[in-house]
Amino acid sequence: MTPDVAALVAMTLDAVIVAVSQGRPRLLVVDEPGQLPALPSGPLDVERDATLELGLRRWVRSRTGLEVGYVEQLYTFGDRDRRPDAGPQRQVSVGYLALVEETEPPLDARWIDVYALLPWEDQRDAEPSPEEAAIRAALASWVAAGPDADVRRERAERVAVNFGPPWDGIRALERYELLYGAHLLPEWARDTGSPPPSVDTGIALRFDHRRIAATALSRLRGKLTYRPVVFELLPERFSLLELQHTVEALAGITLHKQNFRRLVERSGLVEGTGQRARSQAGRPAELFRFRPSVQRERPRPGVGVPYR
Amino acid sequence: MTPDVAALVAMTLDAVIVAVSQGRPRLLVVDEPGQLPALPSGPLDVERDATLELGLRRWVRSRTGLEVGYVEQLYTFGDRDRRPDAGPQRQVSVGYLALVEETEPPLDARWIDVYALLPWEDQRDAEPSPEEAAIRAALASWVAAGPDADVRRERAERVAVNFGPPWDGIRALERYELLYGAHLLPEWARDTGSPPPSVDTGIALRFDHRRIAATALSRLRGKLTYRPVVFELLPERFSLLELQHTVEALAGITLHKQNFRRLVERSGLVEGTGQRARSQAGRPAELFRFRPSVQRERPRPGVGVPYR
DNA sequence: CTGAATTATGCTCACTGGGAGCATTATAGG
DNA sequence: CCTATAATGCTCCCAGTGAGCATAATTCAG
Repeated sequence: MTPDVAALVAMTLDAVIVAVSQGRPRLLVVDEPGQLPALPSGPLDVERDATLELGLRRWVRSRTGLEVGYVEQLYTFGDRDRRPDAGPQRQVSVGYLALVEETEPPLDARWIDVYALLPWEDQRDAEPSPEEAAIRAALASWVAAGPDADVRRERAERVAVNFGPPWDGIRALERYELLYGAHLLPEWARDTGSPPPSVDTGIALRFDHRRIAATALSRLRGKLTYRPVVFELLPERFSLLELQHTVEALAGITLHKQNFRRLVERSGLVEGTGQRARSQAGRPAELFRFRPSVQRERPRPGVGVPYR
Repeated sequence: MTPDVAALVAMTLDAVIVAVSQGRPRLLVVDEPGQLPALPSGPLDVERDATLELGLRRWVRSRTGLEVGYVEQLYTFGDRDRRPDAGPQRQVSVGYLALVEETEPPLDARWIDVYALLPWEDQRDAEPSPEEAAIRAALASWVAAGPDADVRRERAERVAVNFGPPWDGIRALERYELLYGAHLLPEWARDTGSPPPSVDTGIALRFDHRRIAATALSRLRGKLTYRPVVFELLPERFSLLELQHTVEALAGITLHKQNFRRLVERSGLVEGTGQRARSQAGRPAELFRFRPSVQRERPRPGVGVPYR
């Protein structure tokens, strides 16, 4: 039972590099003529890279000039059909999540709105967007089109659990997979050679990269609640409203302003600097900074997002 | 920036197969003469296994006869030195967590107490065990032995955060890595050719398998709080005390009995069956069963473990 | 200079969920 | 019948959190 045999596979490291600006979460994609956008992706240098993460950092630096701060391994994708273009060799991708303060779009790459990829994940508006309404309608048809009562019940169940209420932001990946399984995504059509679906489900990426992006969003939303990762996306000093907008952008929901302030101040997550923000309209806000020692005081310091 | 190059690596699938019996969490290991125990590990069948998870299920079934229920990908380990025995080819392991009801130890394998591997992770006793006390003392020496004040402060910080109070069960992996970095584990000695440490830090496994086990424990403890995974480890019907003991075994802490009952009943996680447990001493307990529809009602149904 | 608009900040009130412990019930074994 | 043991029921208290009102400190239009 010991690994007398190991499979030889082709491995790449794919990065979901996330930033938040103007209240929108964004991720880095690269374009190639005549192709869908793709996540930045690079090889491991088997000789030089002592660890996978170092390999990721190395090629992200060399190809985009970005020095990423927070990096976390996401998931390893190795389905047989994930790269139908690539012949019989199994193509394995180790996906990583990286967080950066937004900078100029680096070489060859551009920032793209996460909710342009996954429009149904933005629940910040009271009313669902037209796209989301259409997707929900298409899901309802899919439920109704089940061949028998059992299948219909099971489909209804899955839609109810994943699309709420209550809305669970962390289920982003499951929602993506449900839409795939309901044949509502162009990726499904591409993978099976079927005609494309009629609903608009946002911008698709190449290969399974949109799925990787959904994985990243799920993970990031989860992490938010128990580790102080938001601060990786913010400048050293920020107002509480900037912090709140960043959290809201990632979580995809809106929060109560006064309560957010109370939560974040009383939890010891931040401390005031005495400085004031350059004021535009209204009372100028105090600038805060992250308070790292919170990690000594509270076991799981995060911004408790009330997914209801 | 697209993967024009992918690295060729040797990949295995390693499984942390967990069960709970007699109030102790256990995992499956395999022995080979003259070697430390190892996690069961097998290759991907590049042609037949459509997905990595199916590959794992296939070889676990064929080698151990176990049909695992819940399976979840844990992490991908690809450090250069993780398999110093294996030559220049990079050895990548995709670790999986699998949960089963405990059965007879299957072919060639045996169950081993998780806390025999990670003794400091069991915080159920009011008093720390002798091993744990020794480990804490060794950590204190390591802090004090830092070359300068900055290093000592940073070490003290890490020890304080990870070994509490407050105790955070989810930091099992970080604690393992801290002990490794403090040169208190035989794995470190083995990897660096140093003399073995003098403290007893529990049973080591081959390669980086104890680290993979620590990863599994961290993940499982986290999952417990927001997904109803405990029930994968229990029979169809169980008393609330059995449920509580299973949770406690995994979480490594004890819980207040009446409050646990209240939590688990009021949350809709279980429902009574009207049946009574075969009684030994004391009032016979009612048998409960998992109530799957809880997932439709509550976004993140789990057993909220109060790591303080 | 004044008032409206805008944003930050302070505070209260009600509710809920969880921590702790006391009380009662149902069984086995003598 | 009495005691030990475990299950179950219930209360009290407190911290956290959802909701909203009130006040402070600015900018900007007139």
